[in-house]
Amino acid sequence: MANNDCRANIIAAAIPLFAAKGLNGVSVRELARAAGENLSMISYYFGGKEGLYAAVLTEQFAVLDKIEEIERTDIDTLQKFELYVRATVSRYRKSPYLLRFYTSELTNPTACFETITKPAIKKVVQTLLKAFTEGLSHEKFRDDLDPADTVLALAGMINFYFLLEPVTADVVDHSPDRDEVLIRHIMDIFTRGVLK
Amino acid sequence: MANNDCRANIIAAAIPLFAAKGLNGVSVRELARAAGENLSMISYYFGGKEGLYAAVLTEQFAVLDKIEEIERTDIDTLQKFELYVRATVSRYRKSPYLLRFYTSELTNPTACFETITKPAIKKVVQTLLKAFTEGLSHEKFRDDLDPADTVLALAGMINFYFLLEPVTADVVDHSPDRDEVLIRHIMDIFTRGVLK
DNA sequence: TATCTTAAATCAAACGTTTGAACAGCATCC
DNA sequence: GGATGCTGTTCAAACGTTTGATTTAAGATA
Repeated sequence: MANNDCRANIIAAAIPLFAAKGLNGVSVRELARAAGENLSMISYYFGGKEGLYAAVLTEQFAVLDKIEEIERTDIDTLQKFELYVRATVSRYRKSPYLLRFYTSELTNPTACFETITKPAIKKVVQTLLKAFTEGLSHEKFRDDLDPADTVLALAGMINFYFLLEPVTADVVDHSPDRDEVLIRHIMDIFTRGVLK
Repeated sequence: MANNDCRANIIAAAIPLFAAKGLNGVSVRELARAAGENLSMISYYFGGKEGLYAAVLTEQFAVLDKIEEIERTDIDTLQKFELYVRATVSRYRKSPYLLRFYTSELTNPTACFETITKPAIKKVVQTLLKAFTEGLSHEKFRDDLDPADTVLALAGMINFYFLLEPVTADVVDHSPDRDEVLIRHIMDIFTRGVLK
């Protein structure tokens, strides 16, 4: 019953619920019950269920903005890609629901897709593209590779690993202890693929 | 009028609707209206909305069973992986909603996940794993690579390309004309990564 | 006759949203 | 200082609508 805990409580409770069941899979009553707050607080603070979903999505995707730092960092181009992979893994570890919102919006887009999801993902892709063309101009990378295909391949390797966790959990060890091995593994394949 | 058109009509209309909005995003009334069939037919033929969803999912994932052919084919191990990539692209071209069901079930699993989705995907992963260990025994592949990480990386490259289409459509040409280039590109990176 | 299809009606349950009353804290004013 | 109005917050209750499912009775098909 504390003062403005209410708003934060609702968001905190909504994150795992929306992540697991999607926007249409959760009812406002379920959200309110999980938050331990009154039903009408959702309309009061967020203007309704969709507003709450938008707030959750914005909060989740806020971390993606840090990708810009890669552009400003003065390191070897190839290391920028490693930095991206590392940042991606670390993001998924810190906010374990991010990938769910990410792919859920991609496959079953809501009203938030154009305004929140698409710009957030696009910024990541464009940052990677910029890094690749930089590597090209330094004549470090093969010039017969399509830039977009290449960076999407890298992004696919790391993201798909986490996306398939529900299926591969009993075949692959997904514990954070193995993250370093995974990162080196992916960077190994990628490096051999793009270097001259 | 015609005999079993009704059942087929309902399934055909349900595929794009379920794919776009998910199980909870569509109502039985919307499904019946889109199929041009009576509301009661959904309960009659499928026992309800979830039964229809299960039928749609089963039909969509039926194509994935063809992956087994890769094991029986007597070709070079590396070509088996190319066959997989080709088959994946061709599948997504022929049934453009498959990937949606695929990832929607991964991120927002329904009751069908354990019974339908998980076994279907698992079979693909295990087939790829078998092909990799085969390549290992022939001493064609590097033996310092983790088999699971490697095949997941390949699957990630090709699947993520299609998954991100809604975001990258204005940056990347996703037309089937470019499929051959994409396949060669991914196989190029993969080959350099795994060969001794 | 037996199977299939239709339209309409009905059901309880759940849906998202709104309401009006209550309550706190905090200025303001006589 | 005590009454007053104001603002932001919380609440239980109810709003009207839609949900998925079922049933009915009539018609079509083969």
